[in-house]
Amino acid sequence: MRREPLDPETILSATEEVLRRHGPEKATVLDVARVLGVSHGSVYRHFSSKAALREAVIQRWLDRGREELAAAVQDSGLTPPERLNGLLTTMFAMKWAKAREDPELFATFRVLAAEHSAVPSAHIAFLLAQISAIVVDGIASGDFAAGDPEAIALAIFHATGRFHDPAHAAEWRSPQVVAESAAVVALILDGVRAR
Amino acid sequence: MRREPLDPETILSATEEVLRRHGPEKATVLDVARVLGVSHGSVYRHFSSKAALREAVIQRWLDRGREELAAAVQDSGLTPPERLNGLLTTMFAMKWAKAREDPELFATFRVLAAEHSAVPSAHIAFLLAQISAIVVDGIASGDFAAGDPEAIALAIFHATGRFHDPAHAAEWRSPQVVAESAAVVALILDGVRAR
DNA sequence: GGACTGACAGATTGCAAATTTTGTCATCCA
DNA sequence: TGGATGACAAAATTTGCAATCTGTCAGTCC
Repeated sequence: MRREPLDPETILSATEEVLRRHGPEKATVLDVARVLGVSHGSVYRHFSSKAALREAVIQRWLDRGREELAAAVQDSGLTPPERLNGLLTTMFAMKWAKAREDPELFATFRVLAAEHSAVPSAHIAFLLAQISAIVVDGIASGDFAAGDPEAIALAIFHATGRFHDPAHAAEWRSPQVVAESAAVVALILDGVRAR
Repeated sequence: MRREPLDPETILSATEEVLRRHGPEKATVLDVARVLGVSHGSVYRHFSSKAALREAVIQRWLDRGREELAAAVQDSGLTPPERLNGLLTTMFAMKWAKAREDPELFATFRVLAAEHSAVPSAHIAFLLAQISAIVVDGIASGDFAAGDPEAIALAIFHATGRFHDPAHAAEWRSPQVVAESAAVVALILDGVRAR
């Protein structure tokens, strides 16, 4: 059926397509094999289980999102408070856009998050590191009050959960969420600021 | 089977018992009628539907919780920041205790919250009013920065969602949740404080 | 006459059999 | 000889029917 040898990237793309079409509940590795024109046994040569395949797809999907975020929030001579505001705001906006525009892959992400898979955990670690870096800069510049940057970043992450935690995705449909997130971010910015 | 006339309170207590024993998924109005020793038709004389019955039970359960909260957080010459800290902390502790010690009724509450029933909404309004009242006092005393008390209370409520929103109940089992909530409350207190 | 009953229709849920899917592996073949 | 295949057992899901439950109401009983 197919000429070139089967490689993991090709399988991931096919799986992404199947997940997007059928969603995490209905997608099967038989569907993936069908799209690729191979037997399902061949898929298992490259991925040890359906769960591993699903995780790899979401891993790649999140990686692309990180690049987007990094591009959107690059250092442009702004102060740490401005950068923190920008990071949080774009982080939320990107999550909301993914949930709206790519609902099935987002639902798959949500399943992994609910199962405490390592993939969403690593993604959270990345986001925490982004926040942490700005907090470090802010403390160094005197814009933020002194304290443990990791702990402060975690508190910021928890306080904004409603706007980035996939468990709250249903609430993101409300038009008020923009104003609500702005209010919480403002509250936090005043909280971290030096006095 | 029973002598005294059937009244709503008796039905509510029986329903509470049934919900506690079987949980929101398995409890039936036939079970309630069985406990009361009446036919299920009699239950429908006092409550128009199973949903109404469930809501009334949770309404009463939440009302008792409010009294507890009011008792625990009464004005004792503390400053507004101290009172806000106390309100939030005991509010979380009470939620966590309910989830732990009364899991089936808490699960029922969670179902109503997920369905956007008016009962949990009213409960949220009550909590917001409690926060709001302290914010008003804090602004008046000069402890908190000026602003719209309602909006500030809402932002505080949203920022602490992880510690009181029933959707996060699973995370309350972690022993870290105490420290995490303290960190977020500290962040918020610094956020509302006048500078 | 007002509170209660129980038969009833329609909706929902539970359950067991049938089907599909997952993951393995002996075998094939280019 | 390395990658692909498809038959297979075990696990998970779907299906379709039976049993249960919800909500109504005509009738019964103090």
